[in-house]
Amino acid sequence: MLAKTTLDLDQASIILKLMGDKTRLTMLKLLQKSQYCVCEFVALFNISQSAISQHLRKLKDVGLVNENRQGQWIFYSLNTNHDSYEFVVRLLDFIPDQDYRMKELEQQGLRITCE
Amino acid sequence: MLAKTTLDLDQASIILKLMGDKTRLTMLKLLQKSQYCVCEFVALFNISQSAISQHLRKLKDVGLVNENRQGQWIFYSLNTNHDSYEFVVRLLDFIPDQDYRMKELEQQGLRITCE
DNA sequence: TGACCATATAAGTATATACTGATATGTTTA
DNA sequence: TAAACATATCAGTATATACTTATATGGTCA
Repeated sequence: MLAKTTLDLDQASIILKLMGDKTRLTMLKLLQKSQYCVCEFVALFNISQSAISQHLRKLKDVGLVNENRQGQWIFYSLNTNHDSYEFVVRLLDFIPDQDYRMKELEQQGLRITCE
Repeated sequence: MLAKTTLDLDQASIILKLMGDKTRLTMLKLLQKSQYCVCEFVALFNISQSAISQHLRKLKDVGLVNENRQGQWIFYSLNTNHDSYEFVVRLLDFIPDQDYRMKELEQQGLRITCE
């Protein structure tokens, strides 16, 4: 699988618009390191479960993330085969890791029941 | 001046949101190669002069572009000193050049009176 | 100065976006 | 099967966004 070195301007603008939202950008940055289930995102952000679900759907609709059901949980992960994957990752590399946020949750015992 | 290797997530999301619009993204891609005056953008895009002006103002408000008056024309250029400059350029490198669009205009004699 | 450019701003509008609460769907487990 | 949990979807709302037209501002040049 060859990495794409250029993207359609139209395609790029779709990706950039998606990433221009703080919640989704944080999600993607987290997903760069590991997969997460919906409930973990729900615990992390101060918005409703419904809102989280809708953000994830937008990411899924353009194919940036994959979903993978494991029992009652659905895990989301970056789709490394996406045409824009290289673009997204290069871009995420500019942003500081956000996993400390999840770690804080864990330490508070708020990491939810997943796993 | 050292290139920034990481950006605040907040700052990144502001830049990404700005770049998530096709018109602005095209403008920035063009500006990567050369400066342009407002009237050239007006000739290029199928939107009003007012709309062009408002897009440029958004780019200017976050400091991504500089303006430089030369007589009755105002030229816009990329601000290479911006904190996010490196980020923006890396990102633009994924997008194919758009100058063919301006060249088409020129060939049609529509390059306006600038210069 | 006044007419004529280039650009910016103001005001209004239609659509997109991010959110909420309520409810539906699907999975697990007693 | 019923209760409990995880997630998605629906419907509604408030705000943001991109655009338009009309007008203001500021520079140039006869």
